[in-house]
Amino acid sequence: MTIAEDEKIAAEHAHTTAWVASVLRARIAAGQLTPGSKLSEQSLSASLGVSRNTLRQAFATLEGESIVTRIPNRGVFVASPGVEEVREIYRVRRTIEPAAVLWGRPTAEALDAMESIISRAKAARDAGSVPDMANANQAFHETVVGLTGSDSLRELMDRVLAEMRLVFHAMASAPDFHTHYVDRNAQLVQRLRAGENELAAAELRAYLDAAEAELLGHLEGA
Amino acid sequence: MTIAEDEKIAAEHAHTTAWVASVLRARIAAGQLTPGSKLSEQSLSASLGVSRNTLRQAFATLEGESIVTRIPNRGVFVASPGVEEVREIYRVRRTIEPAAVLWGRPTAEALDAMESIISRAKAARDAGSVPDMANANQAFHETVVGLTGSDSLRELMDRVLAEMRLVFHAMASAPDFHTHYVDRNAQLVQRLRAGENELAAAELRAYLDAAEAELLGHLEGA
DNA sequence: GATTAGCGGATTGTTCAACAATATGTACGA
DNA sequence: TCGTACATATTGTTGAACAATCCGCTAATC
Repeated sequence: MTIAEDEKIAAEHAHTTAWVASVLRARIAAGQLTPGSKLSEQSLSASLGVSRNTLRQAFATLEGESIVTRIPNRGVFVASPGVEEVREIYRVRRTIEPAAVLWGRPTAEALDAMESIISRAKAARDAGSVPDMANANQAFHETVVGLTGSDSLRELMDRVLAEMRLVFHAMASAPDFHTHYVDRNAQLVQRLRAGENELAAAELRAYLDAAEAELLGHLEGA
Repeated sequence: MTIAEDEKIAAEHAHTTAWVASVLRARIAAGQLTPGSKLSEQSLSASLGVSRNTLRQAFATLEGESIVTRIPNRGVFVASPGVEEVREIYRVRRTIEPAAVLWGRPTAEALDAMESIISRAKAARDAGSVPDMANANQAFHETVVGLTGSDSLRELMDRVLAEMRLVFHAMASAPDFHTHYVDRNAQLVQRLRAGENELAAAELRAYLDAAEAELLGHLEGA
């Protein structure tokens, strides 16, 4: 009966809880579930064809990823990041991204991967595809953090970037935020290839400052 | 009947799930539940006086904090960090701690707090109290990361330090690991007071390298 | 005698139905 | 119009049940 039924059958016995969490994660990332909207246990468990209990457990997972917010006795809601959350996002990014650039290991593979991502970003920019640019930008900065070699930091960056997507979804008008930054990313790789890590880190910090300011400007303006 | 019954009554209606998670967190931190030991749903739910379902949800929380590991159809176990986990811990620390020192805001309050913590550490060292030294060391490095002003990074550092405690609990013989580092912490604060942030960051990285090497040596030796 | 196959018991994964506790919404009265 | 009391809906928690999976043991085979 339910739309998700078929997908479920395909992934059956692959741990329902994880499956539910991934479905919700995907729907939220796709903007199908908009920030601030309530996730009713009753309707969701019915529409997904799982019990309230397992849905609840999936909620616990997503809450741990701060994709979703639980208000006791009120329910869980899609996280809706505001000004303060954006500031926190950039506090994190301004700390770990320059650190990764400064002290990480820019292996040949990593640099190649970054350049390949930049190519995709440029293609997306020329094609005018905002979502592709957003994806490329996300992949790029994840690769940057990957220079540390740490999975925990990559996961944290993942969460932060997921929250960024929510910020964009929460904005009524989504301007071409990423257009300006494609070239900055390219420059960053150039610096790294030249071994100018300190300069790269400094420029990245300035870059993040500018991005935060621009984003905050859009948020205040709305 | 159960030991935890009384505590539960005191905290009743304060959200059972969170209470269970905090109890388990505390018991693990205290070394009462040793790394690698299995957490049986049946016995635990019985001894804590909660249903298997809520215990399960608490498990989901702790799993998100990577305090506990779940093996499908086998159960959940207290995380038992080994060599690779220690390496990962120090990858994280070597990234965010020097970054906090280099780019964070060493406010007067933060520096005072750090010095107060160092006093406690020295007192503990003179008294020969290893656990107090460990606690002080933990508090110190948490304050360091606090210089970033980011709660997410503080939480990540929290998780990492909790994992460090598990490492110590997993070691058969716990040597006075922290003794050597009290003075290093003090020196770090001096550097910060003098505004020598770059030097402080470099020394901190060397410090962390040495600590990792020493810890790995003890692990391999065992 | 060693190895593998199959069996039984125990534990986890998931569901269902119920009840208590809390929040929301509405009608009523001052 | 404002505040209060009640009715309703939703969440929080429980207990029991069943399927699926894993573990240890016995037994059959080579």
